[in-house]
Amino acid sequence: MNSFEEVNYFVQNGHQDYLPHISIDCVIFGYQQQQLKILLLKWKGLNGWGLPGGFIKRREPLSEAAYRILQEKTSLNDLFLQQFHVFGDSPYRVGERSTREFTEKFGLEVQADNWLFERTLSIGYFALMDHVKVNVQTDFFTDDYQWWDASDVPQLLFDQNEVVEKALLTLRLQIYHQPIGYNLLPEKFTLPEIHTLYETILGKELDQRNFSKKLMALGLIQKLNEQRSIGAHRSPFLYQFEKEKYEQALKEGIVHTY
Amino acid sequence: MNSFEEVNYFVQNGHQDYLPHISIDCVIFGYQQQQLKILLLKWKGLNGWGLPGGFIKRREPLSEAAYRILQEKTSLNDLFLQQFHVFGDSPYRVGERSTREFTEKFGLEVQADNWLFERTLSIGYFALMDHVKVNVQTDFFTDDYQWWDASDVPQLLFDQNEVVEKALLTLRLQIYHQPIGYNLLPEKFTLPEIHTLYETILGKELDQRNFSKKLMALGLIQKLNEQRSIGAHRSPFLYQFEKEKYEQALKEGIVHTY
DNA sequence: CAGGTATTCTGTAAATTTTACGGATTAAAG
DNA sequence: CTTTAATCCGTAAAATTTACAGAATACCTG
Repeated sequence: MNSFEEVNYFVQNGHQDYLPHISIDCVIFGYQQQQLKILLLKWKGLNGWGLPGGFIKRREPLSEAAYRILQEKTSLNDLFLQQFHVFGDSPYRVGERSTREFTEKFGLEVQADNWLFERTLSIGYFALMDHVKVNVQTDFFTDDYQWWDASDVPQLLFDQNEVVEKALLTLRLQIYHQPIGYNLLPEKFTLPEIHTLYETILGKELDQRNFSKKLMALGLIQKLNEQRSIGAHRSPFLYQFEKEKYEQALKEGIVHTY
Repeated sequence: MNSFEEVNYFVQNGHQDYLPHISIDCVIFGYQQQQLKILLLKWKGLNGWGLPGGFIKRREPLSEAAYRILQEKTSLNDLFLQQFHVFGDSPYRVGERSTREFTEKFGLEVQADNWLFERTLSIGYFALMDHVKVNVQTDFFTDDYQWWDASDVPQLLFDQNEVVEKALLTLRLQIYHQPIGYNLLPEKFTLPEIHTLYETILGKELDQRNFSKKLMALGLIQKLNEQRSIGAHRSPFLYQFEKEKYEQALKEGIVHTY
């Protein structure tokens, strides 16, 4: 949705195609330079950062909507995506953007009763993805994107900081019950890489020997007969996830401590 | 909401006061005769059972809406209540009730475009309560209620069986991270009682000695200097929760296995 | 009132899991 | 060849979890 006509139609008549009062916000986690990152979009004119998001089509299953929105923003579809919370405790969530400001910034005439300015609950989803595979798409309302350090997210629009906080908490809790990494790491990775990933997500040190022992004992990863060259040091072996075991662990859950 | 006038106003004009397209469904767990129970309401005329639920007022924070709805149905307000999932994968969730049938059963004239018959997502909450404290209120649409065995819930309206399933799963997962029992047991309870409660929720046997050892070690419960008389057998001692420890565990979480 | 019955209650040893910890190996650079 | 910085590997101690049985109690019955 990029042309003025498309956008104008969406603003004026979107409520015919989309459910009003409900939006989807996506917290997209990536992993880069040993840092957990979150993808944010910059609102044109507003000079503020926000989460990628969108609305649900009237005849579209909720989960499909989330996938579609994510696909639109990242051009990715093979990913881990999970609903985690509904936010709607501040009844005037959207009130901050005044209609006048909206008109000035975007050149779109909107009335005070425009559907986009009504109260909107937001369903939070979080996604994990290998950031190098992501091809971020901005749209009419946004003109920039950036991967922000998860522990250093700027002030966001509306109550989205709360959304990010909750996503992080959920991710950290989840890591104790489900394997995580398949969508955040390249297909082949080294022990130090996955080790650092877990340390990063959990925000604490994990004994490297015990960690890999555990991972191997669970049968989640498999050692390959290849090594990566990392310059002036011993070459680490490459590993890959055991797809079947991984899927099984996703479904059935695991109990561990790392 | 019980009089015909009130209800008619709600049906015809409710969208002015409530957010359309979004409802709240409550899975209310109780504990009775060593069984985990779920509170269901019987729809008048429809001869079908469903979850207590309601809509969110336009200016009402989401969490307040959930509490209000629960309060309306059970007359209780001191309880454990938690959002757990949004359901909306079948776009025609409400389509099953035809407007004609609705008119016949309830004597309310509704047009096909009535707000209640539009697609509605449902936010699932689950609550835990001591069933003896509950004073169930039926309303215009429902004329009966019953506590059903959690493992033996009848076919419900719409996709509510899925909602119940997910609530149970969430409860079972949660019990590993949070103390549960405060809202399901009377203030003073015996070891065998709480033991059976946990066995019931988890659906498996727990060694009684190890279980109480663990509970005591966590400092969650406190032995009282009173006993309950249970007839022809040894009188069990009464216990109560350590409120502070319990609250703390609720916030910070616990890691255990029981 | 003595014996029977059904329930509560308590401790310890074995098995398992988690934790702690250091030194040998390797790849390239100097 | 030496140095440097990183990977890799195993074992012993500590902590936790599991398994398990018998004594005590309260009322009922004969």
